[in-house]
This record gives sequence, C-alpha cells and structure tokens, in this order.
Amino acid sequence: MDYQARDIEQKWRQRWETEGTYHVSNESDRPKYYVLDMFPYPSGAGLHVGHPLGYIASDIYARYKRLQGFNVLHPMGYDSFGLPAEQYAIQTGIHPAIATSENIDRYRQQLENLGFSFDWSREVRTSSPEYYRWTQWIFQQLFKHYFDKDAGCAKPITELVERLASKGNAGLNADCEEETPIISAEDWNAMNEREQQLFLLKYRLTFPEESYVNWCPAMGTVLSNDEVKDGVSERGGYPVERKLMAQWSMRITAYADRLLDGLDDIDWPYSLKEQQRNWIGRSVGASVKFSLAEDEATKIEVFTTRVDTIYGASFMVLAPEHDLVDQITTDAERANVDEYRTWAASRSEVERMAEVKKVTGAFTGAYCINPFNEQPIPIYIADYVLAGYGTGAVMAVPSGDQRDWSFATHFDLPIVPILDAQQNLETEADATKEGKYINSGMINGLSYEEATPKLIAWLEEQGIGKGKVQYRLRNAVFSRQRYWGEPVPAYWKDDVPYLVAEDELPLVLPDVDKYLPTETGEPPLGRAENWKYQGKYDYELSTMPGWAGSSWYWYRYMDPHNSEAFVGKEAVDYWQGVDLYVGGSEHAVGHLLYSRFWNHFLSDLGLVPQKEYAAKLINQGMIQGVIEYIYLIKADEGDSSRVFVSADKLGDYPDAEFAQIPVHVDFVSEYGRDESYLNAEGIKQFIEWRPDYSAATFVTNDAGHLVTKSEVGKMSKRYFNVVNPDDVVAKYGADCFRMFEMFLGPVEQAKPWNTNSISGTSRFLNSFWRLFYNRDEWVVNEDQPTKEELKSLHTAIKKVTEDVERFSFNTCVSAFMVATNELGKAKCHKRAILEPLLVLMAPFAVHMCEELWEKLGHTTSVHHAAWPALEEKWLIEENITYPVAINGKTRATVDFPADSTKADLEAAAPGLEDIQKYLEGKTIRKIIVVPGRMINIVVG
RNA sequence: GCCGAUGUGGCGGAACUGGUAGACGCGCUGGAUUCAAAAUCCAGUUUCUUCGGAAGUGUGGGUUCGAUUCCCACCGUCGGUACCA
Repeated sequence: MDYQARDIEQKWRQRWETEGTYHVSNESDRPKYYVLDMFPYPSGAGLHVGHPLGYIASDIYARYKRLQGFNVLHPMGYDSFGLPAEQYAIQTGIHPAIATSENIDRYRQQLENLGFSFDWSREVRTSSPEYYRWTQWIFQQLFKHYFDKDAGCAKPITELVERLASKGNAGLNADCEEETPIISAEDWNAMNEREQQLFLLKYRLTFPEESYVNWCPAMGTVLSNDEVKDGVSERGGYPVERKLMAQWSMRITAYADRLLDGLDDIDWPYSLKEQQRNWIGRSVGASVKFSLAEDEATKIEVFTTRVDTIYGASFMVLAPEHDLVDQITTDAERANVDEYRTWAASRSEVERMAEVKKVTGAFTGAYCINPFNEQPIPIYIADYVLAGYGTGAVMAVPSGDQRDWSFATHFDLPIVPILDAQQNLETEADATKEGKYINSGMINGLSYEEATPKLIAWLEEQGIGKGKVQYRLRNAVFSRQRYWGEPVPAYWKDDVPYLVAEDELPLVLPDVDKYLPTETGEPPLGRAENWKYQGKYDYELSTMPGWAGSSWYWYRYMDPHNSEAFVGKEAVDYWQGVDLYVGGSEHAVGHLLYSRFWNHFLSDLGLVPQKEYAAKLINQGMIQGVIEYIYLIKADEGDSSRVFVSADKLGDYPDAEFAQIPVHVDFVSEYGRDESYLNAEGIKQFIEWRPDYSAATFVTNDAGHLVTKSEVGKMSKRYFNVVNPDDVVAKYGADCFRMFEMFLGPVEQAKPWNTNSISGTSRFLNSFWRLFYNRDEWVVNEDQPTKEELKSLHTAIKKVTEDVERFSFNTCVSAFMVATNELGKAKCHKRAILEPLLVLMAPFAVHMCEELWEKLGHTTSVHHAAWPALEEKWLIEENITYPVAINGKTRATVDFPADSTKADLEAAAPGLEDIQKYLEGKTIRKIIVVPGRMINIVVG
C-alpha cells in the first residue's frame, strides 16, 4: 500500500481526540515544560500558510520535550476581542460575538487539520465573560495599588491612605502625577470624600486623566502609539490627530526601570530586546529651572542629559504647545508667535517627519536667566521641541547639539564653545565629552566626569534642579471608544470613578442596538438601555484595548476553569511560567512590553512566582507571498481601450506607460517563478473575475502566454495571493506540509512561500514509508542491524537532538532525508533501526509515525514513547578520511586509522603519493595536523 | 540619520567552537523501467579552462599554516525607529 495521507491523518486525529492523547494534567512526577504560541486573533480570513510556521515549530519542540520525559503544557486559545469583528458588525448588524465564534470554529478546524498537540480542554477566549471577568479583576487590582519607589514595587492604596492620614505625602517616594502637591495629614483629613478620591488618582496604577491621545475620527476611537504608523492608523490607514480626551491610563512608566532591567534575565532575541530598550528610552540627566528675566517667580523647567554644557546655553526653546507661551510672549512678538503656533498645529505628523531638516521657529520676546552665570537668554518656540517629552522645553547649547546649532545658525544666535576639545564649530556642532571646560564658570578646567556631579550638587543646594531620569515611554492609554472589548469595571459618582464590587464581576458587555457612537458622541456602550450601576450610577462607557486580554492569558491556560481566581495557586506553583514562547517580532513593543508590565505587577502582589513570565522567546519569520502583476497600458483620458501586454513584450511598446494590476494567483501558471504566466484559460478566468476588463485586448507572446511580473511581498487579501494551508494539506497531507514548512529554512528568517519544491518533501515521506512497506507488503523484519545501519541511525539521533535543541528544524529534516537515503540504499527494513527512527521523526510527521508505530505492534501512542538514546560507539570510525592540503589548498583525501596520533600523521603526510608533485622542488616548512580534522603542509 | 538583521550555485538553503565551501531538497541534463504516463531508480550538475589547472561565499583590505566564520572600511537588501533634548 502506498502512503495514503488523508485516511491515515484523519484516523489518528479522531483517535487522539477520543483517547485524550494530548490531555495534560497539573499533577505529575515529571518535570514541567511550558511551550506557548502567541495568541492568534481569529480573523474572518482564516489561516494562511504563514501563520502555522511558528505553531509547527513550537509543536515539534513540545512533542520533543514530551518524548524527553517532560510534562508539557502546550495550549491554544484566541485573542477574540478586536476591531475587525466590530467593523463587520457595523456593516452587517451581526453581533460580533456571533461572527467571532464562527471565525474561531474555522480557526480551530484549520489548526486541527495540521495535527497540533494542543490540549484543547484548556482553550481560552478573551471575549468570554468567564475569561474577561479576570481581566477586569486584574484591572481592579491595578486601580487598588500604587507604586512605591523605595520598595520598588506595587503597594495597596489602603497603605497610602493610612500614610496620608497620619503623615501626609511629604517624603513619600511614590510614582505619581508630575505636579502632585505636597500635602500634610491635616490637609488630607480636611478633604472631603470626593477630593480624597481625586487625589488618590494621582497615584493609582490605572487612572482616568485628560491626555493627548491619538484620535482616529474615521474609526471613532483612540489608538495607542504602537497602533499608529506614519501618522495614520496601522489598521486601515486612516488619518490620526492629537486630541485632548479623558482616558483611562496605565502607569507603565512606574515599571520602566524594572522592564529595562528584566531584559537582562530573559533569553529573548537581541534585536527584540533592543527595540524594547529604545521604546522605554531611558535617559539620565538633570532637570534645571530657569527663571524668567522679567518675573523671577515664573520658572521654566528643562530636562537635559548634558547639564555640563549649561554654560554654553545661549537660548531656550519651548514646544509651541507649552503652557507658558501665552504668558511670556511680548506684545511686539505676539502676532508672529500666534502665526507660528497656528502653522505648527496645522502640520500633520507626516509633514513634520518629512521636513525634519528644515529649521522653523519664532522668538517670544521673553528672556530667561541662566542660573549659573546669570546671563539673560532669549526664549524661542519651535516644533523640534516636543510637548510630550520631558518638560516640553530645552536649553539650547548650539556648540554641542546639532539641532541647536542649526537653529542658532538660522536665527543668528551665539555659539559658545564649552570644551577645549570641540572642533569645527563653524560648520557643525561637536557633542564630544572629551577635554576640559572653558567659558564655564565653576567647572572651568574640569573634565566631564568631574563637572556633572558638581553642577547637580549645586542645583540641588539652590533648590532649582536635580538629577533626573527621563523616559521616552509614556503611560499607556487604556480606553477605547469601542464596543467589542472588555467593559471597564468602574462607575462614576460625582465625577469620580469607583470600582464595581468584586463579587459582581464579570461586568458583562451589554447589548446595544448599533455598534456606533451615540448622537452625543459617546462610545457605543452609551446606547445600552438602563445600563447603570445599582440602577443609578453611570458605568464607564469606554472598553479596554486589544492588549488587555493578552497581557495575562498564559496563566489562564494553567487553570482554565478556575472560578475562584484567575489562576489557582497550585497550578501556578507547578507551571511557574512559560519556558518557550514563539511568536512574531511585530509584537515587540506592544503585547510583549505590556504583558511584561502586567506580569511584574502580578508578581508584586505575590500572585505569580516569576517577575518575567517567558524565559525564552523565539521569533518566527514571516512567510511572504509572491504578488503576480500583469501590465496594462495606461490609456489617455477618454480612450476606453484596454490593452494588457505580456511582460516579455513590453519592448514592443517603447512609448507606452504601464500600470501593474495584481492578478489572483490561482489563475497563474508556474506561480511564483520568474516565467509565470496566464495561459488562455487563465486569461478567461481573469476576465470572469474582473468583468470590467472583458473588452480588453491581451497581447500574448508566441506561446500564447501573458507573462506576469512576480514580486515577493506580503501575503494579503489585497494582492490576491493568500495561500490557504488547507489546500496544501488536501493535496500532500499535514505531515508533508509540516515538514515542508520546516524545510524551507530557519524558522526565524523571513522567506517567500513557494510550493515548487514541496514535491521533494513528499517524495521523501514516500521513501520513508517504503522502508516499512513494499507496495502492500509489510517488510519490516527482526534481523540484526549492521554497523553501518546503526551508524546511520545514531548519526540521525545525534543530529536531530542537537538541532531541535537549537531550533534548527530545517537541518533536522535533511538529517531524516540522509538517514532514509542511506537505509533505503542498504535495503534496511529492520525493526531495531526503524523503531527508534520513528520516535525521532514523530514530532515532525506526527500521523505517519503514529500509523507505522501501531503497525509495529504498539498499543500506546508513539507520542508517549521515549526519545531514543544516542550510543556514541556506533559513530566511531576505524578510519578517518583526512583532507591533505598544501598551503591551505586541499590536494588529496587520504584515509588514516582513527587512532593515528598527531606524530603519526605528521610523519606519514609528506610521503603520500598523491601530493608528491606539489612538493617537488619545494621545502616543507611546517606540517599542521589537527587530529580528526585535517592535515596542512606548508611549503615554500 | 540611528539601531538591528542579512548577503553563499539557476532556486530554497547547509557548513554549530576558524579546518575538504555548496550537505539536503528543488530545478535542469542524460539514462533505466513502462505500450504510454505517473511513480520509482541510476549518473551528472559552482564558474572558467589551453583539461595541466585556475578562480570562487556582496566589494576592498587585514590577521592566520588555513577565513563563509575573526578584525577594519565600504556597498546592496530587509525590518524597527524617527527632531527624545
């Protein structure tokens, strides 16, 4: 019988399900291992061939660990709240829960089709109330805690209340809003309930605040920074504007240092860690207050990383949106300043980015005093200073900073050298820290290392500045004016938010008549009828962002049905955290940063044992598609003729301009290859698909082909090049699909999808099958294996074990091919060889190996067998083939006994017949011998 | 601009600590089997060559007996980031 993938795969999928083969228990004597895939969002489009790449890799690793004797947790679930289902609901009126559930069913079916070893009894969905109950619960814990900087962790807000009542907040080192006033215990106790609650919001780890947000009018929602790309929404590409709105916010900045330091403890890709480091953007420097020249009481605070350059500060620049601009602008300059501010506000993000090099700004007419030398310096506004970073004001040191230098040059402001090592200040700034200070008052003659502490000490003494650490990381906006998300479990009383009682969770998402904002501009939840807390208080109407549910989900898998806690203590004590996390690098500064933040918080509360939840992470590369275009001659206006030209015939139209029209890849012959084309049938399909081109002319080549242009790019609906894994599985089987995807190349590398070579993988599986079957005849025998056969087996064991350990799955597949070729040539059908080989390959070809394992007489699953042990003795050779090189160039290969010593080889090498001609007339200067590797004779 | 990744036959890729460059697979060429096809099997396949050899891992240098691997400079491609004071 030839290998019949379809029947065998179906049979085993059913058997595994009924027998619970992949069911995982929280109680085991085996050591635990947790392999996690990044949560998929179940989109309506289903899986394409790029999605399973990481799942296959993690499944192989999970199965390998299981065979190694680990109790492996390998779950799957869905991040099922999200915008596409809501957009669909807006268009169709169908409740997003219904569409989502259908999409999940389809995903599940597609995933099962690939033979993954997920324990489906642990499946979770972020949009189910049983799940989001705990997302809401964690949100409430964040509300109930503040960050104590001395302790370096979160503390209950009740402790803060006690402290405020007894001592006030003087000397309290806690993360809080920038301008939190210092109050005494008397002040606190004199406050009414409402005032106290408002005050506490300055400390809570989640809190509502008026803040500038990325408002997307087209989508009617707020986006986080990582959802905005180039000034437009990442999803949909709609324009985004800055708008001041009341939003819930997460005080992630409190954890900035811990998130930075934690990176040192986890084995994640270097580039991913770098992205997080840059995103957090820690800068060490100082804040300095400059007094206004006309009004000493008004201070402008700046942040600088180079306080040592302060004597070179020859002007100050404020962001156009800075609060003080109105107040300080002189009447003479007001018109000018207003004009600049209007202009700056009108510029889109895109324009600002495009014109980075252009110097713009306006003088306010005001001056401030440099506290160190008492010199007045002019105050400008310019949009190169960002309102959202630091204090929105900078002291400009043109000799040391290129932007300041350009600005000074443009406005003819002084450029004062401050270090004797600075060079070429006429042509550019020099940011060096070398040399000794000049023109710098108290630090003249000092070095950088000496100057900085001295200046900071002086600032602190004077009470006008201090050493400060600034982060690029902003607090994360946590509200979305959307329907399909977790309701925020809070209500409003006297304009103050309060939490819904814990035992009333989940706060279930109410039904609404339409999934659109209300007429008064409130979020969709404003449409819910009679939706009030205790019948009288307004609920918070915004919902949580997409990343809420995915910020803790790995714990739910450990204990998915627990109704008492988000995860039971026993479960989390057993599983601890994720040992291997597999997913795309596109989540580097979104999910992977927010989830680390929540995990740090949960660990502060003692609810989870590890500060970092994923010890190791690997990124899978994207599988790209090939986009197939056909060339259309651009017609003049009014000309209704449409002419498509074969790509190899473009030369016949030297004057024409061509448009590239993407064509559905299903119509293309030789898809993915340079010479791909539309044949007559393909052209017919194209016309049926695009009836507006039914009258078009198609200029084909001599073979009657319309040659297409093939380009590697994203696999996307937009390019009609999405390849569905189901189709490939139907044709070749899931095992072949799994092996083929692994064989394409290293998992972490991006690569184009191209099925041209899948036949090789398919052929290989057939030859492997033929080690067991000759047509219908079962040919496995009980003969004693030869040395060579044992060597083939153990070479494979060694190679595959090592390569799986380092996630090099492509080379594993080639090791299987090598072993199969060798055994096939040797006509080896021996159980003693094939049985261990089956176990070795079981994580890859999961169904086929199971089938053959059963045929070998086993009654338990191959996936519960034991990983074959390597016996080194079979790898030892009697002879070793040495390359013999003359001056590094290999001239001969010669066998020597394996136990030859270095001296033996040195003595024997020059006498070898094959190399005599290279030695003639030359002197042997040196013989280099690396035993077991090579021999090199140096002549001259 | 900055940060990161990457560059090897016609193609995907291998070479893990510097030690026979091109494993394995695709494709291609020739052959066997077959009525024919599919499937399968065998041989060949980096380039140039005066058939002795010579060159060759993006380019140019360097270290070394020996470099795809290490160092320096540069070029191309991909990803991230964007005036962060």
